[in-house]
Amino acid sequence: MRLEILYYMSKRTKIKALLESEQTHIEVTVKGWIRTFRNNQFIALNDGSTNNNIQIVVDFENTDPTLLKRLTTGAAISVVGELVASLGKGQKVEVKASQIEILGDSDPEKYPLQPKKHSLEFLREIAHLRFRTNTFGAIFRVRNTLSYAIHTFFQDRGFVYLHTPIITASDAEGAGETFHVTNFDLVNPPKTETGEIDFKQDFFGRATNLTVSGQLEGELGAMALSDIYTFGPTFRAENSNTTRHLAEFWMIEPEMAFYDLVDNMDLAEALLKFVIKEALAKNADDLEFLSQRLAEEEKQKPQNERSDLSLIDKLQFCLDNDFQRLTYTEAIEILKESTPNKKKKFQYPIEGWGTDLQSEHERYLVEKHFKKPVILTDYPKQIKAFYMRQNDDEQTVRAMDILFPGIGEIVGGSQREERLEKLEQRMDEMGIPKEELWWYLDTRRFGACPHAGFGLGFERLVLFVTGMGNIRDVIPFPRFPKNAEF
RNA sequence: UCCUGAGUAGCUCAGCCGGUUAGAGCAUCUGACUGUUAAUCAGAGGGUCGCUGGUUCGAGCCCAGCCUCAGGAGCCA
Repeated sequence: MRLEILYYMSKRTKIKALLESEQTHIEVTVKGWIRTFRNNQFIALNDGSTNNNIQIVVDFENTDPTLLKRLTTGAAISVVGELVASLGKGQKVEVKASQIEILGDSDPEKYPLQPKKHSLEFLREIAHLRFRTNTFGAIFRVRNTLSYAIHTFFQDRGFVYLHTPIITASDAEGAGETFHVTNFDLVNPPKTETGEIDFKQDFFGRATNLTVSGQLEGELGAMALSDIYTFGPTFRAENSNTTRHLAEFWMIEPEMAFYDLVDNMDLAEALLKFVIKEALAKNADDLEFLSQRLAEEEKQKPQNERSDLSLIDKLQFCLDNDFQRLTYTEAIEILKESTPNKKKKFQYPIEGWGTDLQSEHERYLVEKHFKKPVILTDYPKQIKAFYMRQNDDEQTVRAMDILFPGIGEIVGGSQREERLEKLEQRMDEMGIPKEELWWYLDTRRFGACPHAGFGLGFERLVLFVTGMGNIRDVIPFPRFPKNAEF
């Protein structure tokens, strides 16, 4: 990157470019927010372009004292000065300021972010300012890389990015509680003669809600475009209070015609590896910082709970190893024979075939037994959704869940049931109203073909790559029960 | 929603068996120092002890209800 060009285009040079500059003794303009002002002489300035700060050297003896007093943590400033090799240790280059302008003051008595350690809980309460910390700066730059990498991955493979609706009328997908969308006066909504709320008079002429999944619409697209993916917000009104659930989250849902379950797994594994690789390549500084942050945090934990791999090693390990693939039935066998099960260490002992695995079981498989990402397939049909393709054993369906260490389920997908009779039979059994999904069933009536897809929880991916522990810290403004501030 | 724990200065926390004027570190302010890396040294200011009610001569501490937060579970991505 040539600094002159950047300077011309934006009237300032971003700190990332300055720190990478091979040239010195050039005049530069740099703008950003003060992190600390040390020794009445050294400003650590950050503009979010990188995790690293640039050091601004102030000639305090020849600077107006009232200006010096306004160089406080959090203030926005513009600096003109010479980029020089640093005289001190700790940085290669620094800017010898010739002109400093305060763009925005920051009252140090009131500004909540002071140069000290703050807890993640506190920062969550000031989510509007937490971008200005090293940790959150790194997280959101990594999030950006992952987001872009997902598009790159699919675009390179000829997938069509399809915008499925945010507002939907079907409440039939069984993916969880929905948020209602209405124009009614909630105090006095129109009623029918029988006293029920009359949705015929509502904006859409029927009851509507925010989407819980774009999959069904995604399948419609795939039945003509071959390969599509969605990447958009998803809403679940579950009263979930955990480190892995949000009421508003982003999900990637590819849907591929002529794919079977193995193709589906191959694609999901390739996608995860690609985006992790991109993050390692493009956010080395950020991940190094997050890796150290995690190491510090792990020091607080008892020895046996600590991870033996650093964050970066963990990500690299993911790239270097194939995910372990096995069926639900095989997993049950392993769990049955496992030490914690025999020693009755599981809160929910493995009793037999047919029930869903508990978190502790998934963790055992991923973190203790295989020690790598695991793909479980062919679950019992009674614990999975109606649209999954039924196996010949009449007991299981072509489902696959990808389980990651520390996160649990990061991907859930399946080969879809393309046979009309089988699908209708399953919908009847599960009480899914066929009339409402007439358009979905039409794809099985006209040119049905084998196809498959999955849903990847974007925040869970960001959680894994950044090594953070709470999903509320990897989305800018988390929505969860009792919280929609900002 | 359930289980467990927590809520005391701007932040992180201590506060004994219920007893006089509620403490520390960091941050902030003032002064000193001036090539510092979360600078350092000295000093100062800063409190509705989550809210409501109760027990008691007396409550930060005990009891009840509520609110909020964290961790775990369920629901799932």
